[in-house]
Amino acid sequence: MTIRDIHLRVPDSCRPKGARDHEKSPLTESIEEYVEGIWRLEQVIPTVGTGEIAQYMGVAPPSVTTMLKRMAELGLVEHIPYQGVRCTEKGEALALELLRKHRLIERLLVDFLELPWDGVHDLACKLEHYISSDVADRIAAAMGNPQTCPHGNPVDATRDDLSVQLSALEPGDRAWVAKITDEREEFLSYLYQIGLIPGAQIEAVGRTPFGDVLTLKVEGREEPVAIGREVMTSLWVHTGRFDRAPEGVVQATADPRT
Amino acid sequence: MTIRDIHLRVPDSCRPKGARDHEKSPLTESIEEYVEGIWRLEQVIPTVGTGEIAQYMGVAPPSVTTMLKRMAELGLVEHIPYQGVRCTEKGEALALELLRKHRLIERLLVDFLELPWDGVHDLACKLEHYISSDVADRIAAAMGNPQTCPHGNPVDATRDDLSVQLSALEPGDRAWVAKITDEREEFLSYLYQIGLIPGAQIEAVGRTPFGDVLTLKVEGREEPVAIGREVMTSLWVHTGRFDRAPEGVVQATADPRT
DNA sequence: CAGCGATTTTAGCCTAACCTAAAAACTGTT
DNA sequence: AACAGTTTTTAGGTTAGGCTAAAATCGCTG
Ligand SMILES: [Mn+2]
Ligand SMILES: [Mn+2]
Ligand SMILES: [Mn+2]
Ligand SMILES: [Mn+2]
Repeated sequence: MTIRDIHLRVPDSCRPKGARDHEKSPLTESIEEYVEGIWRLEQVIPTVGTGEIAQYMGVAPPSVTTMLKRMAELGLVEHIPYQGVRCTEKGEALALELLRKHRLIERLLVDFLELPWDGVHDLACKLEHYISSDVADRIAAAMGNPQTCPHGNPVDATRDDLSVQLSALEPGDRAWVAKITDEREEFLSYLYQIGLIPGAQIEAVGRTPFGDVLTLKVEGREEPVAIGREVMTSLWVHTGRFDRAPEGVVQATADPRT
Repeated sequence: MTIRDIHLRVPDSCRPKGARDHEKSPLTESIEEYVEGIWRLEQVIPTVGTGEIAQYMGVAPPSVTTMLKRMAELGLVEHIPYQGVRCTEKGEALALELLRKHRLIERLLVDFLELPWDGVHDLACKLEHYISSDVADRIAAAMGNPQTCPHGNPVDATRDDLSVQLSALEPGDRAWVAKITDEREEFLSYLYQIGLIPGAQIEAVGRTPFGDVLTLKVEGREEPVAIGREVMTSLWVHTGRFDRAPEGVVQATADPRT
């Protein structure tokens, strides 16, 4: 009875990085995070450059340049030096799959494990790199095929979405909260506190001259709240002025945790 | 409306390793895996040396030496060069917490997400490093505070356990499967196939002269199965000869997934 | 108690990521 | 068209965690 008979060994998938013989997947967590970030940036700015990526990733610009080279070699992005970068089809597919995993994980964490609505984004951002698509499918099935994350963002990021930014509202408009695109914990905490969660019914009651402050009534709350630019651009709503609720939209509930 | 207003940024906890300014937790996945491995080895062999760890981790011995130095500095192990290594209290506490997370995650994966019983070990081994103790607590609560992983190993590894190796059985003994300590996928697949899962009732019916092959009847199966040394040492059972079932033991079910 | 095989450590190297400082390239203005 | 400011890239360095080859130590046997 020697140690060999015990078959006590770490799984290959958990052997330390750098072990020469098990480099099956060349896609590291870092690379995935870059691809996801680049794709997200593409959705909001016309051309994505080294600088924006550096800011997004919280690293110095030279680190981005190096990484872009690696990613271009892997066929995830096209990079024209000094010009900018764009996801290839392959890169986009990876980004979309990561987004899907991220949002499904958030559902599991909030709805099943009852972790706080405003605190799951960071954990999901980590775990999204370590589950297979099959596991994501199982989460989707177990949670009843949710269409959005707990903050309203779509599991399938290619789906059209007719929501508009809160800043589009005029006094008198009624709408309901569709999604929140800034998922920083402190930001979400604040929104939770004032009741601005997906599904909440709101009514714009007033607006300052240059549109910098919007006053809202939130369903079930007495006091109207004053909304600044920051919330106005990160919070998206559905309003009868433009459309009917698209299918799959989160229905109004007092608490998204239930 | 510049990019700064979007607040699109990767969470600090997901920034790439190596970014100079966010080294809060010096405990890497690698270090955790080593600590866990060393503790596990301590349970089955008298003294743990560089060689055993190298085998367990699937790396070369010099890599272990380097790592042991780092771990000793962190106060996780005591290392006497050329002699061997032992977990400190701090190291043991970390190992036990990792084991707890691992086994709770397996429960979630098998019982809630319905992933295959024999395929979750590797994934749990990865995820165990990325969830906090609070999240582990939430999993425990959501799953009804399970006492063991789906393979029968205790969530609280300090708990005494009166099970014995299958090799202790004599012809005529009846027992039930308590736990399986070798969690390699192929090994578990085989056991699942022949019905040797935690809770299964068995009866030893015969034994070859030197004890190398044990013949068993498994509840609900017609054909007896022949068991070799490998299974005999990795499969532990409870038998009326020694004790009553300790509290918290998995009760017999036909399928541990249900 | 000397010698030899096995184990462990040291020495020196590699890769993925990061960093800072300096050079190069782009862009908009005179 | 030249220059200045900004952005990006190159150059050179660090760290964690691997690796191989060589040196050191251990433990056993003659
Ligand atoms: Mn992520
Ligand atoms: Mn979300
Ligand atoms: Mn692990
Ligand atoms: Mn298990």
